[in-house]
Amino acid sequence: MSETASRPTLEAVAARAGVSRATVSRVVNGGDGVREPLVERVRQAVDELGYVPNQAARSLVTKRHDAVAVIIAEPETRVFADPFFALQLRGISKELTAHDNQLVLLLTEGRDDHARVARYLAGGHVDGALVFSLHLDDPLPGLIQDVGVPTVFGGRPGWSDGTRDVVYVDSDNRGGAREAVRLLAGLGRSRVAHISGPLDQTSAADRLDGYRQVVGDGRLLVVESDFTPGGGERAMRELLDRCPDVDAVFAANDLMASGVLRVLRERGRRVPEDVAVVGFDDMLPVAEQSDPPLTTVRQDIEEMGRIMARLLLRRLDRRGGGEEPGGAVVLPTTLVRRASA
Amino acid sequence: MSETASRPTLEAVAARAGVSRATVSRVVNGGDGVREPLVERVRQAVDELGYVPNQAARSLVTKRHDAVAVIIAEPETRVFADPFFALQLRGISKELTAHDNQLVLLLTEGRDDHARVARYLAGGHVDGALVFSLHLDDPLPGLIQDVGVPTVFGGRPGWSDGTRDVVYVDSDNRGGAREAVRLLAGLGRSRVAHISGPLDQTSAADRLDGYRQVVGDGRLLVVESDFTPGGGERAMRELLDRCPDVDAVFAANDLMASGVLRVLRERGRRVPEDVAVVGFDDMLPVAEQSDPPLTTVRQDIEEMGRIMARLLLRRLDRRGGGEEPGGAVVLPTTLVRRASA
DNA sequence: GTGAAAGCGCTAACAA
DNA sequence: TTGTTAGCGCTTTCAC
Repeated sequence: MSETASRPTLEAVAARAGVSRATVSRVVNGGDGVREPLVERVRQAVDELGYVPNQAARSLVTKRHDAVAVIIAEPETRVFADPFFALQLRGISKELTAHDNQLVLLLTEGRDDHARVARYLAGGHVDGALVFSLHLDDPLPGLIQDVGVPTVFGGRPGWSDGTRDVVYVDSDNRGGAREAVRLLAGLGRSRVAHISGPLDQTSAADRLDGYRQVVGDGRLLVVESDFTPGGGERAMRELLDRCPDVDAVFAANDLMASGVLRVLRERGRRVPEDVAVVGFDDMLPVAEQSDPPLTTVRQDIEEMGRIMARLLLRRLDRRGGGEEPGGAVVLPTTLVRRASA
Repeated sequence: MSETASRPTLEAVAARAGVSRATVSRVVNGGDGVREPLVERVRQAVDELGYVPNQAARSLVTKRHDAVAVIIAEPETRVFADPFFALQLRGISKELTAHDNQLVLLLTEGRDDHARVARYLAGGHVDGALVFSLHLDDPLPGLIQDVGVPTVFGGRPGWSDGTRDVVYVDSDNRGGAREAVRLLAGLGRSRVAHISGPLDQTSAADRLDGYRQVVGDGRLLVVESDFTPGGGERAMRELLDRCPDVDAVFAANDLMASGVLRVLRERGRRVPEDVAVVGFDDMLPVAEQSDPPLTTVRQDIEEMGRIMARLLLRRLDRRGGGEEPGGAVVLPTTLVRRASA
């Protein structure tokens, strides 16, 4: 509509306020070192003209963009379709917004997109990146690290074994899993099985780890599955066949737990009387609506997002200031008791 | 890491290739009108130096940003947490990526954010906007329209009654609803009820409309609900109390339909023998996993996103070319037969 | 405390 | 076809 009438520039504001461009610039950027009456005059001119700074011009000289890329590698469709990323994005968005940063979303669909993402980051469009690396063998995190853009990872990257100084935020998957299994053990269950997610994802591997830490070596009972309800069903059937006296199941997420519940009902086993079930995530629509409602390990997804953003912004602020912190933030999980265990 | 060694500029590439900056610029932007050997030399210099154009500098002169804002108004938490937006975002992302455009995500949490969004758009950071307006009385769409940024809406905006020339993409909610209800009628059901979503959302209103078009005026049986499983349960209970001989239910989405199924089971009604149930969305994790699996109306969410982006990009290309198309694209829905009807 | 002037890296007339 | 030149709108020394 008003595309033709191009927007007012600093120049225009300066003219209107009867000052120099430099002064307007100072006022617009906080007003330090400008005398009050002038500040006022400039502010008024800005308002009257509806002046908004041109970010491109500003970036050209400051080399800052006040923008952060969020990169989500999405090998599988379902990963993105679950509420997980939505919540995380929300946390990130809130934090970035509060600090006047923009969120540039980059979704990748596989190797073809890697080059594109690397090029984008190398292009210096953004000041930093928030990256979700789901799989152990994903080359993307490495690529990004190489570009040299300040980065914070969501979830422990598979290769983050102390060597490189990665910064990441993760839930306490091990601790949560331990808590879940301990609850089951405390309930007097003696055959506690675990249905894990794909073990090439660190979250799945870490939960399995937590299970192992509690269950004695001789009593390990594990089926690897895929984080889907259908996968949970298949795993539960296998479990029942392999070990009919199983009396407790810790599923690595709520979706699989819902499949477990279904199979148990179909096989006539009562929950929790015959078999106690615990999930992971506390994904409300699933956990609360299942029958019976699911006892599960809650992780605060939105908070994870918020903290990732906060960490990154802090790094960006410190830029040039030397000290690069590095290291991980691991958020606590909480056990939510419902009817299934 | 390599933050200190600032990236090579056009100048550097020109020097290395022994040509002028203008020539490099031409090559970088497609290479039209530059003789082959020169093109080759420039390309090589670009590669050797790892040159990537500075987008800020480019935008400053072209006034294009190759970036599009996606604005999601999110009054309710659950709206964003369902897979809907994730899928839509994916469609949008794919299309934008294919045309070298960036996706800037703006999540709003209420009135406070409106000003911020308006300012951002007015700031000319992006070439256009994709907006999801969920509620009839949402002031955001109007604000955005006023800013004068080319915009495409996702879902029919509540105020789009022919007057303003809005562009939007929507599913054929009315048609899909009609098809659902016709199926039920064709099955010989005589008391077909409808559980609607919040009627201040056009999708809910349009589905109700479709139901109305098929069911005779005297036989209308409607309960307004909220698109959640719990809401579906409450609505179904009310329906059963109000009209015990109800023999079919068309729920405005799958989530509510899952609640309906639960209540029916609890009340000892068989599905579909006693009561047939049809949902809307074909949200796989819900529709396929419910018991019995849900007959539902499928809408292609990802495709909606893709088309929104395509429409916007087309408008942007045509900019200055005069003709502003305007108008709506309504995508067909398909009935997916499963066991519940 | 304020203004003048020099670019930031690029594109787009215009000349050659 | 290629090069020269003039900005795009802003920040930031550096004088005053």
